[in-house]
Amino acid sequence: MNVIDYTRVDITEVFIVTIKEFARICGVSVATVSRVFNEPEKVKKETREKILHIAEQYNYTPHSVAKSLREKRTGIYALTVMSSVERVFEDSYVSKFLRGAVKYFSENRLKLVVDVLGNGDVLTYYTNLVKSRLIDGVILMDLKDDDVRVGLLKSYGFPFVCVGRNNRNDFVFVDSDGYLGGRQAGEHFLELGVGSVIFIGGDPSLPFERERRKGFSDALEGSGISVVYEYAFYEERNVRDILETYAGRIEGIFCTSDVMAYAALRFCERNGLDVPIVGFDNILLSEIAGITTVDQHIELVGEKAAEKLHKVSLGEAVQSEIISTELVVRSTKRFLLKAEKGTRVKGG
Amino acid sequence: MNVIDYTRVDITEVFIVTIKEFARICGVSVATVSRVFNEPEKVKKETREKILHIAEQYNYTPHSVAKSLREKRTGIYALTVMSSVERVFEDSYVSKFLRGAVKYFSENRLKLVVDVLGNGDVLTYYTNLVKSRLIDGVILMDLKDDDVRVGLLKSYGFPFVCVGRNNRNDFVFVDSDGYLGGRQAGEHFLELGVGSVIFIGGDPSLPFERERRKGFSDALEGSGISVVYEYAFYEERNVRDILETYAGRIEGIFCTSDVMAYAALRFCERNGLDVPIVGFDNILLSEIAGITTVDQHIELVGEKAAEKLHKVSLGEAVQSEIISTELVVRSTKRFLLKAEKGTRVKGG
DNA sequence: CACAGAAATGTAATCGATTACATATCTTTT
DNA sequence: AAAAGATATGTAATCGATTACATTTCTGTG
Repeated sequence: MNVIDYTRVDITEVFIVTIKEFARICGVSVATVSRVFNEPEKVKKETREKILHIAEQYNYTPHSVAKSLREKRTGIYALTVMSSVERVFEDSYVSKFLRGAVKYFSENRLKLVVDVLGNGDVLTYYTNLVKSRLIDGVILMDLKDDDVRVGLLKSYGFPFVCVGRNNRNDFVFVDSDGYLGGRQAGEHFLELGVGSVIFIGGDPSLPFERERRKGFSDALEGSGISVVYEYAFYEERNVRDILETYAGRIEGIFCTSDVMAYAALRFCERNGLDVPIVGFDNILLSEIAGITTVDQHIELVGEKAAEKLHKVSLGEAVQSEIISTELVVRSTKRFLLKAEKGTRVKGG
Repeated sequence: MNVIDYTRVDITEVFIVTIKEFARICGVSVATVSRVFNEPEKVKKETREKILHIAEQYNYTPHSVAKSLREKRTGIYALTVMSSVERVFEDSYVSKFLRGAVKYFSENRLKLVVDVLGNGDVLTYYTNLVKSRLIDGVILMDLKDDDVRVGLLKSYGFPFVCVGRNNRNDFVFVDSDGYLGGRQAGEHFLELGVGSVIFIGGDPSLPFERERRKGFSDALEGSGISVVYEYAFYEERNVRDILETYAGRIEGIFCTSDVMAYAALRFCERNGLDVPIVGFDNILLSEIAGITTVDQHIELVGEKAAEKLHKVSLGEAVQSEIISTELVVRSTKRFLLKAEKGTRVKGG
């Protein structure tokens, strides 16, 4: 036998060896080497330990591309962001989501490819993605009603999970609970004991905007608190205009995004108004400005989406999931104190 | 010959075919099919068009893993972020950088893998990355002095570029010009015609903090403007404490981060001070709060880093590059107007 | 000790592309 | 019309792993 004295090998090799060469060095066949890494129990203890020891010196790592070709699985997943999304990764939603997803993939020695895509060739893009066989599964964001990607991926039997819901939901998804978020905001005003509030939404045509509004109005239903509903389409100017109209007549402001809530805060400060404000998203801005807000736990959404995609691609049965939101109370604390001292609102 | 009537094929196939099957369908050999996609000029026009036509119907896409194995190149690059970086992707630097890098890779049909890594096993991690042969090159961020990764990658001859510089700079890097940024901030105060300014830095041990300070002091050198230097380590509380000490004695504030600049703004507002403030980074916060700031064009840094890495991995000679910063004038406009009406500072 | 069955290891096919080299076909020239 | 040269196409080796199947070695039993 041509076994080398492996106890003498003590330099970590910079050269990259193939399984064939490595097997020769170890004095065994390629099958045995492969087994050591994939089904170690099938290899005699001594042989296994010898090979592992030499592997450590030579830092032998299987060629992952060859492995992938043979195993028909790469361990690579993809997240494609539409370039139409404003600010793409700077957007707090995408970056928080990414953080969670990358966390899962990294911890499980899987890889996540991040890509942007213009509007035109969505179908070609996904068809190529599927047919290239580089990717084990994809995460779909910015879901549209009757999203064409869903049908395409289903027809290929290609693993995917969605972030958010649409009009069909005939797929695995992870979403945060916009309805609950709206409720929490509403209940917060109940506790504060205010008499009238304004709801300032973003784009009323978006599903999650409808959810938030529904939760908010349900929470205030029958409380006696009067509510008006307006939409500012995420524009600071619009927030100002709206508040200009209602100033003096409202005792609480709920904005469905922190950026709008910040605009409201500035408006109030400039006009000497002392009105509690609740935002949505919990981005750095609201943290620094000390605005009470609804946190969607998007990082957790990302982590869950990654985990579910992984399982789907492994053929496991997977349930959709809705992540609870959480109210982060900040500036409005002072109003809370005030309200506790004062009288409770009827029906609260 | 066994050529099918390809004009009749009009369903986009959902089945995935190998080059072998596809070649049989086209009635040619695999070599010819491969050439059509890789060296089309070597295939007779008619044959080529026929094959491309059938390829369109069948949506034939070469198996990228098999291709990679043969070509010893995957077209996949990696960006590994240390998990020690606060807020990881939410951090504006990382997310802006990512946006630029992904833009380049996506436009060039390349892929970017994003990964996070704890502190412990940096060398093992990179050794595996190199030896797995999945990745064509890496971007190094959060560069440390005498960074061990540089030596490791060099010894393997593995393609990489760095974002930022360190004490050696014996590698290809892309960085933004912190010195220029500091200068621009300084020159802005010169134009405003203030008599005394305060420099509030972050962590003085960081190379880019030193650069910014140097640029700032050089700009003000000999202008007669008095400058004091303090460090707040990015903490709002520290900014407040520092300003508490100097309030009344300063006519301008330069903070080396927008978060600190925002803290300064709040302090001034609360204390009724009307002092021009310049920040650094141009994140959403400074945009919304209307703070004048130095934009590092990090997105461009990301795009350049991606491009250079691509070229390095192709064996091309590549130069390092320093990206110019730009002053984005916002709130301080009113001070500018004031200064223009008033007298100019001596030596300005 | 011989033999059956289990355990360990080895041999060779396979994954799906690219491409060097071989061969076939078409032009051009004499 | 044959030869030479150019153009087009085909055959088979190769990239580096995994694994079904074959073979060898070990263990326990009658």
